[in-house]
Formats: sequence, structure tokens, C-alpha cells
Amino acid sequence: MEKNTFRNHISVDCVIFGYDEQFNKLEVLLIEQKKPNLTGNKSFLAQFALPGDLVNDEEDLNDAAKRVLDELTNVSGLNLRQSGCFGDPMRVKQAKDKEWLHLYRQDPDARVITVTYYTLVRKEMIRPVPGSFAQNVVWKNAKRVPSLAFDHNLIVKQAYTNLRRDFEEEMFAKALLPQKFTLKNLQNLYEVIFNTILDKRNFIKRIKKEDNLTELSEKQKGTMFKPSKLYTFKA
Amino acid sequence: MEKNTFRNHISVDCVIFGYDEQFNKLEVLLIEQKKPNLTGNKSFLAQFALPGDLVNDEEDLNDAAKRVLDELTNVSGLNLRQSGCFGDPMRVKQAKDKEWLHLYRQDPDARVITVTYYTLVRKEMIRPVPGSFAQNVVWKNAKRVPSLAFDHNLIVKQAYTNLRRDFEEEMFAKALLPQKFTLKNLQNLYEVIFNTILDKRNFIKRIKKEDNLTELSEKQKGTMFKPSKLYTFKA
DNA sequence: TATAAAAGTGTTTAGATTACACTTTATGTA
DNA sequence: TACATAAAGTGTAATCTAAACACTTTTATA
Repeated sequence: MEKNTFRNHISVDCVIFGYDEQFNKLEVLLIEQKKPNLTGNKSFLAQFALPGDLVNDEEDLNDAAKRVLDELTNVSGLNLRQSGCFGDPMRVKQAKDKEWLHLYRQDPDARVITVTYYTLVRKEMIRPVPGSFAQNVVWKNAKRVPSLAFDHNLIVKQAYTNLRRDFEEEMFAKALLPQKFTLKNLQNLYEVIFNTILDKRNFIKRIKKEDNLTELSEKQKGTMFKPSKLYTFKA
Repeated sequence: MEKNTFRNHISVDCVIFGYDEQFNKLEVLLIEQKKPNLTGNKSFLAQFALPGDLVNDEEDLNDAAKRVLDELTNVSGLNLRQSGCFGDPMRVKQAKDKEWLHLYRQDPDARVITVTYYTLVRKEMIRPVPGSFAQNVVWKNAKRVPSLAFDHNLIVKQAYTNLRRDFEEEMFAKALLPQKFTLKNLQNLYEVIFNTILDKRNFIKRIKKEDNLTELSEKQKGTMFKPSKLYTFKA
């Protein structure tokens, strides 16, 4: 049995799902790992990855997730939820990730256990700007996530499962629509999250039964055709 | 911002739910932390805790959970599932836990992040025997878990939520009944896990609809009154 | 004022869930 | 062997939920 020398490092990774109301799509926030400045280093390919980094000593995991997200993407104020923990010793040992680790980590061969967080936000509510070792910040469609660093594709998959489960249980939707919204807005949101098509009438019946909404006397402005009634969530 | 000196240690903790068919109750496997041999040390109170310990370098988390469970309770061969990760820096800093950490850990003040696992077994299928720093191994009713070391009460609570969720989704019940069982056995199991009382006729209808069971021509032996038909799960 | 496009609106059917109580049968005992 | 006991076994009606389905109304624009 191996002796414990405590080179287990901890990281956090964040899966930020962004809801794009305009195009009714769900996207995931990724960073592009910064390329080294060295000329001559041609082999290094920037990879997409989840925003994530090592946890500091005595730093709470939730705080770490928030800090790391902020450092890499300048996004703050999100309500992150833990979705899992990935600890396969080989998860940071693949060739595709070695070079990057050697450039950016003090102890690049150490084993890293990562605790994963996710949330879902209205895409337009955040304006990610790359920071730290993030060269770039991009949104990618959640249905077509490219190949990512480490085991990040697995992490996204698990987070997406959690998202759907939580979405059904709570009124998670509140954060995802403008304060005043139409029932069509709400239906679109459900449709994109569960990747399905719903019957308008049945959907409205179901939603109204939950009795979470207040119907306003106001209507949409600036529509091309018949404007819809607006609703808000009850307090 | 604190500098990362990598004193984040990783542990695993296991929540083993044991189903006691005879008394139709659900229990949790706990260890009693070993008291030091020193005479004169009167302040040390043995506490109940979940079986758990530090993960070795380069050890897979799932393997670690199995190893640790085996070392402390001599129970092996279980199919453990990850249920969460607890990383509050204060989780191992409470007075009640200090003394124990100083006795058994090389680096007792280090922060420890724990990855939690759980499973549900038929109680009689395992025969726990204390090992390592476990002075004793006990089963406690899942509804009345005593005060535990660290944040282990929280961990149990989360695991129990996971158990119920998973139990509904999969035919997790297979491992929990003898190969041949009665519908009453199955109903008892559901009742204890969901802490509810079910109508016999409705339960049978529901179960039969799932079409997982084979009705045997055999009947119970040695009953005091009318013996019930036996069933098995389909392969 | 005609047209286009989305909003708005109910009913019917099928399926699932719940509530509910008496009869049958094997056992052990008198 | 028949009687008492206790659990097994069984069905229907009522209610609720989920799904299928299409036409009318309203507003903006041309």
C-alpha cells in the first residue's frame, strides 16, 4: 500500500450554463487556455476547458469556485451548486494536458481532485472577460461541446444531468427570465433545457396549476404582431 | 489572497445503510473511534463516526473508499456510490474532534476535504469487525443517528436523500432481498426506505406493472399461517 | 382595411393513482 | 377433524393527471 505523502491537490471547475433567450439555446462557458509566449513552441495547442483552478489552503470550496470563476472570466455573483467530485488519478495525466500543466502548475505531476460546480444564468446577465491563464472566453452550445481539457467533457455531462434534475424540483427559472416575461418565454426555456417540444395549452395549464405567476395588466411592447400578456413570478 | 501551500488533504467517508429485514428497519454502520491506551487521559470521549480515512497518493477515490471501509470494518465487495464532497475548512476544526485528530493524524491541523460514498446492503450480508482505529463497529437506526464526529451527521443526511432518489430510479432492490422473496418482503422494503405505509393492493399493481418479477410455483416454508407465493427478479 | 403572425383558449380521452373490504387458505391447537 | 387464527390474496369505483388536439382573436404592418 502506497504511503500517504499528501500530494493530493484540489481544484474546482465551474460549468456555467448560459441561457440565450433570443436564439433559445443553451450554452456553456469555456475558456481557452493561454498559449505560452515562447516563440518556437509550436506544439502547444490551446485547448478549451472549463474555468477551474486549484483551491487555496483554508479556502472554502464554494468560495474557491467563485474566486476561480472570477479570476478566469471576471464573472461574479453567481449561485454555484456542487455537482460532483472527480478523482481518477489519471484525469490529469493525459498527453493533451501535460504541457499546459507544466507551464502553469508548480507541481505539474501531482494528482488533482476536482470538485465541480454548476449554475444556469441568463447569458446576457454576465459579460465574461478573460483573466489569469484564460486567453479567451467563449460560449459553446451545450449540445455540441467541443473536446475539452482533462476530463471536462465528463464534468459537463454530469452537470447537465444535475441541471435538469434541479430544474424540475425548484423554481430555478426565476433567475432566467426578465422580471416581466411571457408564457412563451417560459415555455421556450423549458423546451431548451429538456430538449423537447411542448404543447402550448398543456404547458400553460401545468404552469398555472403551480400558482407561481402573477398576470400583469401590461403587455409586450414593440412586437411585430399581437403582443403577449406579461407575467412575473410571485414573491 | 492566501498562498497555496497544498495542505489540502483528502479523505473518503462511507455511509453504509443496512436493511434489516427481520425487524424491517434501516440502519447506518458507524465506528467508535478508538480511545488512546494512555492511562490518565480521561478527557477523551469515544465518538461515533462514519468509517472514513485519508486517501493515499495516486489512489483512485472509489478504491480508497473501498479500502478504508475494509480497513475499519472488514467489509468489502460493496458497490459504493459517490454522494457528495464536503470541504468547509472548519469541518475538522471543532473541539470535539481535535483530540482524536491529534492522536491519529500526522498533520492534525490540516484541512481535510472529504468525498462521501454510500450504499445500501442487506444487513445480514455483511459482518463488520472493527479494524485500524475503529474500536467498535455498530449499527444505528437511520432515523435516530447519534451525534457524530466532524460533519458526519450532514453527510448521512445527504446520503439518505441520494439513497431515496436512486432507489426510485433503478431496481436497486435486487440486492436487498433474498433470491426468493414475497411481495410483502418487497413492500416492507419500500415502506422502510421511504418511511411510509403503502396499500397492499395498490403496491402490488404498481410492482406488477413494472414487470420485473417472476412468480414461482414455490411457497414460503415454516410460516405460522398461510404461506405466501415466492417471487424472483427477472434476469 | 386587408393580411400576416402569433396569442389565446377548452374539451375529450386515456392512463395513473388512490381509496377501500371481504374472501381464501394454510397453520396450529383443541 | 374441525375450529380459530392470521396473513395472503383479490377487484372496483372514483379521482386526478397527462396528452391529444384546432380554431378564434388580436395586433401590427403594409
